Amino acid sequence: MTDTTWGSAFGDADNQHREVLAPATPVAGGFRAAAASSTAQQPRATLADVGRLAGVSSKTVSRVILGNESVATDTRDRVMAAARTLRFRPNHLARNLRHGSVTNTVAFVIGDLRNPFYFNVAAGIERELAGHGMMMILAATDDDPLSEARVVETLLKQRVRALIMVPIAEDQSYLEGERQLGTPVICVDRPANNLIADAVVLQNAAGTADAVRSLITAGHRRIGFICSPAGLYTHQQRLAGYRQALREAGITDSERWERLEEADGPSSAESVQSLLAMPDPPTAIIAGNNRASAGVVRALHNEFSTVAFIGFDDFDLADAVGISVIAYDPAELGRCAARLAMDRLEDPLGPARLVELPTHLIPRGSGERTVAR
Amino acid sequence: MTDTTWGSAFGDADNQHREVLAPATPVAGGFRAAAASSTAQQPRATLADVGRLAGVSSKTVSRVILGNESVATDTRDRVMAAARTLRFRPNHLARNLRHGSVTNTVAFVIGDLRNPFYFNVAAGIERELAGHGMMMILAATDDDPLSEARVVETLLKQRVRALIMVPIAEDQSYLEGERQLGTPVICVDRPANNLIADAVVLQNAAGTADAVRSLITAGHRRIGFICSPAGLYTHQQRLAGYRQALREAGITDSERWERLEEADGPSSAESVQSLLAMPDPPTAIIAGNNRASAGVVRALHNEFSTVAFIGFDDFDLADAVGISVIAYDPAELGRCAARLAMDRLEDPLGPARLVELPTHLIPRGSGERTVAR
DNA sequence: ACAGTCAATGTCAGCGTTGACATTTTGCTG
DNA sequence: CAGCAAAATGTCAACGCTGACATTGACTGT
Repeated sequence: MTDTTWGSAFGDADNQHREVLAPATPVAGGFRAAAASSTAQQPRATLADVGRLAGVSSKTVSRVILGNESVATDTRDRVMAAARTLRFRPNHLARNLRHGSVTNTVAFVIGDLRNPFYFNVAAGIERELAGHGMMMILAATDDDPLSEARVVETLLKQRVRALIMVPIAEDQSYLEGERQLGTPVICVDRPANNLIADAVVLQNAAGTADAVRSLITAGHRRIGFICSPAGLYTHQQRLAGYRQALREAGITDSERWERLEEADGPSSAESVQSLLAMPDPPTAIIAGNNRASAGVVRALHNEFSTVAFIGFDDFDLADAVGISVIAYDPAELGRCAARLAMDRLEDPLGPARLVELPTHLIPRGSGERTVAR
Repeated sequence: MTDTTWGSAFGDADNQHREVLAPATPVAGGFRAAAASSTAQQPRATLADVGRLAGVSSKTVSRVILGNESVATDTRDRVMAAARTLRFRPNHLARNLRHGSVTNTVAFVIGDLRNPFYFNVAAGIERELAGHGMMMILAATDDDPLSEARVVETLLKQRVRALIMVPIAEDQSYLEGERQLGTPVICVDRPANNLIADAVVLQNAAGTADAVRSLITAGHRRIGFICSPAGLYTHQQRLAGYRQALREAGITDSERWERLEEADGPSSAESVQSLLAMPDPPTAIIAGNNRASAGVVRALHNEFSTVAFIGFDDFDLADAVGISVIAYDPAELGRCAARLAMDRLEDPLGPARLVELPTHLIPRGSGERTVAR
């Protein structure tokens, strides 16, 4: 769901929804089925409330709830019954405050929520954290570098236990103080700027170089590289890998084949056109990210069988339509980041770590075409 | 990224990552560049700490931080300077506790995090909440009905302000108490069972019926329906829409064309084979969800141009490969859910609401083929 | 010059919980 | 049955913050 789907398709007047009152569904336990059944809300029960009902002090109730101190069996039963009656639920805010304001939530700050890549990373983080009894709070900066610090600030006020982020601002030095206060800061996909922090990134250069080498092995010498937007750390790394592999093969005039797009520049589809319109057009194309891949696939459409193609980033149904990609496991990126966060909590003073995750060239047809004759 | 991508591709030994110590990056502001620079962590500053440094009481500091009571200008300046010096950050745990334990976090509980559909819903929720100054905490039940209540319980202890969930357990009546305590409960994609709660769902039946009708208009009479897994509320609704539209057209023997798969049954690809192997094979196929779509696309592969196809749920590059779909905006589902939650906070006693979002038939080629002759 | 006004600041309690410590009750030994 | 350890339960304060209320002192008008 790169730029293909929403936004234009559903405008304005088109999008009226239908609203009805919920039908009277059968309700278990004999509650009234009337829609607005509850009368004035009773306040939440506290330890003291439960204690009063059970005829003990709040401290004894606390003991029962925590469950690791000795309480007489019948007292425990009475307390538990009272707690159930009052629907008691311990207040974690109070508990956390008492315990030095440490929560069990970790924040993950993303730029653009619509990018499926980050969501898979988030999924990985969530899974790993769940194994540590932690929860994830997800926040977006909407790709606005200025809002990064603001969003992060809000999260830190909530006393998140750790901060995992995809840095998008030019500078993360504002986090230095927080790091010194013991909050782990982990960067994903790209390292932080002006801040010592743990990070997980991909082997961008190596992955791209692998793909280029495989094309060279298949006989290609004129290999295009399309990337949009250029400039990001990841894309620079990938471009470097591309150049490196070509250089190794003695191809030094590759810059003619590079199409590095800016936000306001030509689209990937246009870049493909311009490549194919060259007097000596490339026989193979590499896309530096999924956005570029989408453009290439769309532009090649008909000529698809004549040009070899490999894209960085996997996507839905890429296997069904036979597109070779440089893939990796985004969820592993997340799991790894979460693990770094947990490690950092254990050892706040250890040296910063940078983890590089491997990529995998997945052959599916489009990248295995030998050079067109 | 349905079932195409991970899991098998990256096993075990394959997945070693490379780890290095972070290189010494330049650090702004003259902090030491040594990796483990900070010495024993100083504790976090409190209002009282700031007050002591500024020579005022903690209350005055509070006033400055909150900013809505009158404080002398020079006092304010002194306090702000002190706060900056001590890196003071207000403790929201304490603040929220003081204010009756209401937080500004809303929980979104999903079954399977890897499903991109839910992530887009989550994105919508996050966006809408951000506009209300709220944050989203994301939790997964891993599609395990038993863990639903446990996960929800954990979230409620954190005093989330509202609960948005995709119900997966058979019964949500355990939330009745919480609802009465004033926590909005909003269901997404399907209504709750045994609980009166607001909900946002799709117009599943109407959307599927539209697609069927468009096929009938194009001359098709034998139309297959594939869905995996069957049984879910959404899928039943879609099946009902399929049957309804056929019935309207006087086609009553449609059950032969239905392939409703169970988790352990035949795959969508196999279902397609079995449909095509019939003596009078369908000339068009409808897939009830994206998983089925992927199977169909994979199975049709070669025969693709001979059979008309429409899938429920859009996916990456569906436009690039020309597949017609019944689409909708998952983010709108999320935004709508978040809005319902906000409304419910304002009016806890109003009647429960059910919102049905429209779907849209997007013609891209595969669904517009007239009947094969 | 003096009561009256008001801005600026302070004191205190309590949100719900749990550690540290104190007290009461129970069970057991000699 | 006194004597004492152990188990069961209670009291209290504090986590960090802010609303209700109190106090201070500068300034007004007469």
